[in-house]
Amino acid sequence: MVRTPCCKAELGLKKGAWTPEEDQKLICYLNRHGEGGWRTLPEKAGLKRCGKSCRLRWANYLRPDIKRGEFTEDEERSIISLHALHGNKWSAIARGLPGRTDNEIKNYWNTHIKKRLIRKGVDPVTQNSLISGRGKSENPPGFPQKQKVIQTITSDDDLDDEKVNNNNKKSGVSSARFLNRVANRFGKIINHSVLSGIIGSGGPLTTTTTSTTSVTVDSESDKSTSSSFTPTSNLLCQMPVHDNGNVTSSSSTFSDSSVNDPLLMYCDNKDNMGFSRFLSDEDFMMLEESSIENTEFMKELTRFLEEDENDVVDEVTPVYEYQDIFQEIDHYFA
DNA sequence: AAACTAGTCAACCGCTAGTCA
DNA sequence: GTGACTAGCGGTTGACTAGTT
Repeated sequence: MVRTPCCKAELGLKKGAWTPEEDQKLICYLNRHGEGGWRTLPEKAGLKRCGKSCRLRWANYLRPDIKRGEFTEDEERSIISLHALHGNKWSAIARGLPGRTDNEIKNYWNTHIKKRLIRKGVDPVTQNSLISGRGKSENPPGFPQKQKVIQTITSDDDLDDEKVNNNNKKSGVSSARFLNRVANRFGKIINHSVLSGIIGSGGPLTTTTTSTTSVTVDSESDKSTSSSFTPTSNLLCQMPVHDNGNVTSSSSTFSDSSVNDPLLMYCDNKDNMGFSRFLSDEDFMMLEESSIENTEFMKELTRFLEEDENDVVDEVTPVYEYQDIFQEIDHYFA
């Protein structure tokens, strides 16, 4: 197939920075006729630009819904989380940050975040530790350094490396880490309501002062699922309390106040049982109906929680005392 | 004050996927 | 099925600015 050039090779097509007059022409035309027809637009709008250039100018700078100015801390955290999930899929990342363009995010990543990663000893491409021996042993198969990186970078930026490292060690199975792991591991395949439900239930774990709110489960399809679905937390909250009806929290990992948390109870269980064991048939059917991947999700989550269970924790704080930390995450899904 | 360097970011380029005749 | 065309994406470039020597 012979590809025709994007722009006619005629002389006179302008390149480089746009003038206010050109911007005005483009805005006027698009306000009147709407987007589309980029190839013929320049001629109709009286611009000596190629259509591609017009589209880019509009998409990146002239669109009325574009947010300008510096990135907020939350936006930065979102970028990092989404980048961990999508890699250099800037458009996908941009979808998670309303008002920001892929180009802007890409630039911000390359000029700010990437440098910070390197400064903190993290490979910006693989997001593995650049410091030998720091990455491998800490991460279970299929769950690489990335998640820790997210936490490291999204923690207080001014923390020195030592402090950051200490936090990583200390936080152990923090709530944010747990959520990061779950979100990034399953974000692509599960009904976001499921995750929100888990978030809503508080999760099994602990949190620290430097925890992030950056967990961002993505993809439009994830958001499109039914509102009638009962979140996992609700289902779990309805489930019977352990086999013998006694709820105990024998593990030193969890605080006493954790006993009412279904996921915690699950984690506390040493029998390696799956999630389905905690659900009534009806509830489980609801789960299955709500997401095609739910069964697989539950298996994975089961395995996942087992991994977390093996982690060492120095400090314990009941998760549901930090509900507000997760509200933003839920808000993201709203 | 001039030259140089580094950082930033708007814009461009090349490519691909999707659509339609 | 094929080819032309369009829109969009990600990587790269280069102009501009600020800081340093």
